[in-house]
Parts: sequence; structure tokens; C-alpha cells
Amino acid sequence: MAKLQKSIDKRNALIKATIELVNNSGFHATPMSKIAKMANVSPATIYLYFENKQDLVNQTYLEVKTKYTDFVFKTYDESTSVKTGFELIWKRIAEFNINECEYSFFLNQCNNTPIIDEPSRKEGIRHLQPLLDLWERGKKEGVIKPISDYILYAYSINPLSYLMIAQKQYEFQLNKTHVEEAFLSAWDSIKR
Amino acid sequence: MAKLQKSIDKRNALIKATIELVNNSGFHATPMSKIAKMANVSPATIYLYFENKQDLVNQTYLEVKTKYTDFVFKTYDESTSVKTGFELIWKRIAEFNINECEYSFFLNQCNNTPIIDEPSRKEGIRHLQPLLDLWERGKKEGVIKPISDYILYAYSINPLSYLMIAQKQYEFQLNKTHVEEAFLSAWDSIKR
DNA sequence: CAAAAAAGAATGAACATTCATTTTTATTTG
DNA sequence: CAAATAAAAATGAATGTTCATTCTTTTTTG
Repeated sequence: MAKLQKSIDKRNALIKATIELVNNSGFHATPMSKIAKMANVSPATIYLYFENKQDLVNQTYLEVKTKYTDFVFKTYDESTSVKTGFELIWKRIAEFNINECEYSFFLNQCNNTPIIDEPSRKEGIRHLQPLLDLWERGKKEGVIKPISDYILYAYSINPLSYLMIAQKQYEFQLNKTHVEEAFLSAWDSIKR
Repeated sequence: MAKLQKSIDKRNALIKATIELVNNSGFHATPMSKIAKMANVSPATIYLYFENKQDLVNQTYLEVKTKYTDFVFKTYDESTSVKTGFELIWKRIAEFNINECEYSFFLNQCNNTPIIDEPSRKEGIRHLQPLLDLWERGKKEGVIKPISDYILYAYSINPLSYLMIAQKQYEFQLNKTHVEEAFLSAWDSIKR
């Protein structure tokens, strides 16, 4: 009896193709046949790895989201001051947004449109917990404004997504100075 | 000879239906037949008002964008101080985002995905000129940080879109207090 | 009553998914 | 160790559906 050992490379190639094609055309304008072609695989093969198109995109979302949070919190250390901790996380997020543009663009599209189904989306949100905890502490210490996490997120984190899109879509180039300026704006908007 | 007088009501109904359906399912998952049904019109009739599906959505975008900027700058008066002017514009944007949620959600979707074609998108951007002029003046007067308009926009305006989506998607409700807090964050992030 | 507007049915293309085979891989057996 | 074989993996073609758009006919309008 042969082992059930489907090539992980093929799965990765499919996920990569999905990201690229969905980024450029959107979920519904991306046919399975194109994904298959880009991954050098027959359309039928996709169904050995994923239940259907929705499942493919859900799994892609969760995989990218995991890469994102793994990267973002890798260097984070709970024992620092709130400001230092925030700066650490923020800069990692910025780095991810700039260097892994394909991934962030995909995540952003998932967060802003109805491609992803609700369970997968909920699953994805929980990943930011350490940042929420840090804010909690900051509020207690009187360093962070005592306002809703949604507002804190909207002002200090979400703008990075916008800048990333601007970079992709318009003739705007984010350089080191911009990142520093953006960080100061982020901190100014949430600090007490 | 009968006048060429296509009913404006029908066109409006089509645009309204497009917004609602695209908001809930996205462009490519919205069939013309559904748009027709919701507007109480035959599918063939759509083609009397619009060239094709892409044209329908482009025109919808421009129409909504115009409603947006008309509303936003209606009360604006160039002769005020920079801070007052900014507050005036910002609050109108907030009001639009909260009260005309359907419109803002649609605009946001257009800005973040590849539904709209490039010429229509460019056309839409120009509409924010008065705000850009105000920032220019603010920078000269030393009231606003001397940084890229993209960053100013990312921190002071774009967060409202995020809050609007959060309101639609999660269990978050924007009240008057939130709006005040958000305005302070916006101003803190761009003021010198 | 003629021209415009609208309608429903028809058309053809595109697509997600499944089906029938072939190819690859791993294991067994002489 | 190699030939035989059985299961898994992969494939290309087929299927049935959905959809944008067009065509032909009917209805409305001035």
C-alpha cells in the first residue's frame, strides 16, 4: 500500500498562484484553470488538495495570516515598556507590508471584501491578541488613550495598509523617512 | 418622432441595485440578471442605459464619488483657519461614512480591489483637491506636519473607512463619543 | 402611427467540478 | 535485487450550469 503523501510543493505552488491571481483580478475573476496553469498542474489536481474554490481561498487566507502574525510578533518581548513594545510591533508590521507586499495586499483584499467566509475571518482576527494585550496595559498605565481598540487599530495600524496600496497603485514610493514619519503619526494618534 | 427620453428613475434604480448587490457579493459574483430583477427591469434594458457591465460599475463609481465629494465640501469655506477647515471637512466625511454606509462601503471596495478601471479611478481621485490645498496651506503655516499627502491621508482620513467597515462587519457601534475621539486622533496624527 | 423603449427568449462563451484513464510510486514476492 | 502489482496521484476531456450580451417581438409614448 502506497503512503498518502501528496506533494507539499504542489500545494504551495497552488497557494502562491492563488495569491498572485486574486491580487490582480479578484477572486471571482480568477478561474481555477488559470490557477492550475500557473501552478503547472491540471485543474483536476486542485481538487486533490482542496475541496473546492472557496476552500482554496480560505486556506490561502489562513496560511498568509499565519505568516503575517508569526513575522509580526517574532521579535516581540512582553517585558518592555509600552512605547517600546508598540514600536517593535509596529515596525515589524511596516516591514511586512513593505517587503511582503503580495501577502499584505491579499490580506487586505480579504478583509475588505466578502471573499472569505465568516468562520475563516474570525479565526484570522484572534491572531492579533498580543497587540491588544499591550494596548490594555498601556491604557492602565495611562500611556495610551483610553479608547476602543477598533479606533486604536484604525489609526495606528490600518494606515499602513493604505500606504501599501498607494504604493502599489499610484506613483508613491515608501522610503525610510516615510516610515519614520508614519510611525510618529501612528504614535501621536494613540498616545495619551 | 418620439423624444429620446429614457427614464432617469430606471437608471437610478439600476445604480442603486448595483451598489447593494456589489456590496454584498462583489462585482463578479453579481449577475446582470439579479441587478435587473432588483431594479424591476429586464436584463436587456440595462443595455439601453449602459454599454456593458464594466460601464455600469464605472458609472456607478463616478456617481457615488460625486455624491461623496459634493457632500463633503458643501459646508467648507476656504477662509477659515487650517484647523477649523480640517475639522469641518473631516466631520462631514465622518457623517457621510456613518449615514451613507452603503455608498462608503461601495467606494471603499472600488478603491481596494481591481473592479474599477484605471481612467475612472483617476477621475475619482481629483475630487479631493480642496483638502489637498488646505493641507498645503497648513504646511506653509507650520500647523501641519511637512509630510507626504499620502501619509496625511492614510492617518487622518482613511481610518474612517476602516471604522465604517468594522461597524458593518463586526459588533462595533460608532457613537458620538467615538467620533470625537477619532477626530482627536486624526488631528493628533497630522498636526505639527 | 411611427419611433423609442422595454421585454423575454435565445446564443454562445466561460467556468467549476467530475469522470474515465494514465502515470507514478511504493511495496511485495520470487 | 528486479519484476510484478496495487494503490495513490495526476491528468485531459467531458458535463452541466451560469452568465453577459444580443436578437426578435411587443408595448409604450408623443
